[in-house]
Amino acid sequence: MIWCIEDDNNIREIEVYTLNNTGFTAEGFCDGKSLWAALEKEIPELILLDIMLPDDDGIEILKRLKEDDRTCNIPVIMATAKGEEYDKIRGLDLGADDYLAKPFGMMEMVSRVKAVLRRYKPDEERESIIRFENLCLNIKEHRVYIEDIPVDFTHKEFEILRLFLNNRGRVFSREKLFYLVWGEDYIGESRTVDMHIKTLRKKLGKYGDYIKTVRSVGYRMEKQK
Amino acid sequence: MIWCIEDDNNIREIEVYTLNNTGFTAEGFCDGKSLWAALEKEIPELILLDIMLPDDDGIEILKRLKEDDRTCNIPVIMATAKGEEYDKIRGLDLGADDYLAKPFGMMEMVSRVKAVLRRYKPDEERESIIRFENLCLNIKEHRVYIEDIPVDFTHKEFEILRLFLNNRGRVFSREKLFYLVWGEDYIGESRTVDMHIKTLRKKLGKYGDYIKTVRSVGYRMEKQK
DNA sequence: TTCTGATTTTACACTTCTGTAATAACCTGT
DNA sequence: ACAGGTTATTACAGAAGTGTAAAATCAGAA
Repeated sequence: MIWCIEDDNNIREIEVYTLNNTGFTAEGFCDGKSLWAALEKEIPELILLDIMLPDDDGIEILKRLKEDDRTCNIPVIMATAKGEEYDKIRGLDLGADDYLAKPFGMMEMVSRVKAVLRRYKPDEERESIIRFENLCLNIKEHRVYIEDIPVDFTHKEFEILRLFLNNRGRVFSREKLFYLVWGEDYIGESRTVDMHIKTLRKKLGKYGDYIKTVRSVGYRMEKQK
Repeated sequence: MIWCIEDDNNIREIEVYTLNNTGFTAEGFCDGKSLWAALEKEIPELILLDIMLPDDDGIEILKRLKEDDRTCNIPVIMATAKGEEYDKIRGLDLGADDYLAKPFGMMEMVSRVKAVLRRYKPDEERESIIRFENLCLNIKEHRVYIEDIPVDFTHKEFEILRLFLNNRGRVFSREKLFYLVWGEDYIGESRTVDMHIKTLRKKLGKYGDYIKTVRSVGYRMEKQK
């Protein structure tokens, strides 16, 4: 989620529109007040912040963002109104992650956003979360979030789920599944898999229904409903 | 407390006046002599230092400040009299934290002061103290405060806690943890890590409960309750 | 050196997870 | 509806993993 703080309606709308059409989710705010209100509920991934704003100006907003532990890690791109201000603002070094001098093209904006996000989120972190709708398997935390609520999974459950999520739509025979989760040299009953599937389905709640039984073949996790 | 060293009475007074009206506490000194006298008793947060002064000139003062352990960490903003001097002074790189070319507006002065303080404090204070609710790990003091009460931690305990606090929510396998804290490879059967986790949990009191065991994986410190 | 406190190891109790078997429920084609 | 095959569910014993006390060892200060 990317937030654009910009008082000019035209500019803000085109920013939001462009971002929403480039694979991001964006939302616009016209002033500091609405930004602070929204921050109570959600923390965006990145903020695109105009310097000239009606109430707090952008610099004050940036300052406040950087002061609060909850918000100080949100990357910020500052947009300056005039070319002249550019160097001055940069010189101040208020902790913005990048700067855009107006007027800027939308493609430039997008590539700056991408660059900042790339810098911010190390690959390993992005790759360590597997998502499926609102089901998140966080490998670093070794934890599953179901509708944002953390749920503890045992190691085996976790591994089976990981296998399913990494191979959505694919059927796994009990043998194959055993081989992949338990390891090549493990010998056990194929009924054991049924057992784990059962607990997995239970813990997954509504997402449990996505694990389908493929009669006389094995199990599959559906790609979609 | 910000100190302004400036021989011109008008300028000095307006600087002090402005700072006192922008949320700072400021005091003025007209020469090096009075500065050194005052430094005997107090260390300011920041010094705004004019280059042209009657006795010692600003450059000499800056050098002396940087030589003494007691004063070398005070951030200094240099004010240059003439535009031409600006680059020259910067080029010398005597360790000033920022530069102001006269004539400068008071608003510019204030934002430079703020910027320098912000840049300074994070490094020195914010980053040397890791907080988690009312649990503070003070790296400089190598000490932990639990609900503001200092508690002695052994080195290993301290390092494990630091690792956890710097990576909240993340699971560490015993191997990884051992490698990161001990710097050696972990020997499989050893209960050493468990042992330290036990004492850590105990010493942390109620915060000990945030250290969760992730069965067959390792340990994790929860992000929240 | 001796002493002290930190660290590691050991051994075992304890907890939690997992595999299995037995049984119930289910599906599918006749 | 029934038979035959497949899957779901349950309960529990055993395995695996963890917590803890106490003893042994180590390292640095006096």
